[in-house]
Amino acid sequence: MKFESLSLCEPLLRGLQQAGYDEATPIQQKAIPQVLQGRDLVGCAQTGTGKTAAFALPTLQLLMAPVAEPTGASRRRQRSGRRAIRSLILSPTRELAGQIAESLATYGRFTGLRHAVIYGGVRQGPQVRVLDAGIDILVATPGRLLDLIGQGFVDLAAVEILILDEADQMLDMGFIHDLRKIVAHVPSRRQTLMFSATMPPAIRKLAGQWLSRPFEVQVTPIASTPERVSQTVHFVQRQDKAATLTRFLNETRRSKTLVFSRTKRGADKIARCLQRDGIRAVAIHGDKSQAKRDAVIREFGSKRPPVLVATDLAARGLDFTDVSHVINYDLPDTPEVYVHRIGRTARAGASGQAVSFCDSDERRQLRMIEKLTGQAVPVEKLPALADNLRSPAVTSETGLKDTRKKGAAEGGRQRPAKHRARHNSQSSRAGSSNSSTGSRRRRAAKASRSRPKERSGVAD
DNA sequence: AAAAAAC
Repeated sequence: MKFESLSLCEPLLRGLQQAGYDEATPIQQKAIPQVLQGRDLVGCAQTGTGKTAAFALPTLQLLMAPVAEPTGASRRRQRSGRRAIRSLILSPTRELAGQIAESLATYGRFTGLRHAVIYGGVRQGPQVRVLDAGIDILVATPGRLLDLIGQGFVDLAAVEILILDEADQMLDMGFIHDLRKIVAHVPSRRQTLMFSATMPPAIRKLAGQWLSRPFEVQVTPIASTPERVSQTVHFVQRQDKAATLTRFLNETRRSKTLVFSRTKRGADKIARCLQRDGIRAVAIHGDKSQAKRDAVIREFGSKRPPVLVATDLAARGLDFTDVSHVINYDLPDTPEVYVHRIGRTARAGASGQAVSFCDSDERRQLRMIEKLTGQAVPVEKLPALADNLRSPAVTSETGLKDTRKKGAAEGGRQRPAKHRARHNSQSSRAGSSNSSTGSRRRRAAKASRSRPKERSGVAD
């Protein structure tokens, strides 16, 4: 179905056309008419299927529509002589907020509507100036928004449409307190939209209090993964993960590669290991300055992108083009995160590979992932790490070709012997060795860091 | 227990 048949107005169609978009995805086909009718909505669809446009397009259109009878909002706008914020879009990360704002700029180019994006880590002055100039749509992360509300720079009293992107995360424990405070500033008579690829039942139930008679769009079973991601799991001992990663990267034909770490310290460490092994790599996580984060994201989008090692900061929503491999160096503790992580590849119809390292302490996480996605993750052994008596590598069930270069282990870069993998065919069984050096080093590193404590009053 | 998110 084409965008033309969704009764979108001419300026939006022009914006879409100029951006090269023509066909509406299933989530867009189903959500847009409902949003245009003013209904609350919960939209669940697989990663990379255009959820942002599914809320951005109808929101822009609703805000453009001339109002016959002046509403409170438009009266307020007339009286003050400037625009009021009529739609608020909340995002769990700064980078995703920025990306949503970019989409609004693209689709809304010919609408005459204005938007702004606000988040922490950058000077607030420029943000305040844009707010003062008057905007129709505000994209924000919770912390900075509350900060600016508190300082009296943001008035949400005219908000007509509230949108939670990555809604299940916004409603989860880390964000729910801030979210409640924010929603208290938004009129209760409003339209509320929630979008995510995952929506755990408990969270969905919680969401009910902010929704009235919501229309539910479920394009595919909740938490289903894109068919075009071929998934495999490698059983590996924890102490062999770094060597395994280096070898995998050296022996795999790949384009952009994203490696996920469970911790910030781990992300730094993995990036350092890769650099030491001669692989260009950069890390991104919440302890880096925003300037650094921006630079890293830019680099990853460049012609010669380094391997990006990230925390779950980059798990959701970010639309990197041409990611061929997502590697779960650590398995996430919540299975939903797995679905989002591997969704950074195989976007907009492309294909991709997701490779997960699973050590003996991560079997439970793997089981949870398989339960959530309703499919077993095929086990694959890395030939380079197994002894030479082992049978050849299993080809994934999707029939995708094994792209590893044969014999690359011998020809490729080798790390010093002490780092070399000690793997044999037994290594896929649960290992019992538990390295205490790792945790000791971690504690030492923690002690030497002298960062200010978490903000007060939110200790759990 | 960790990550994200304000100064």
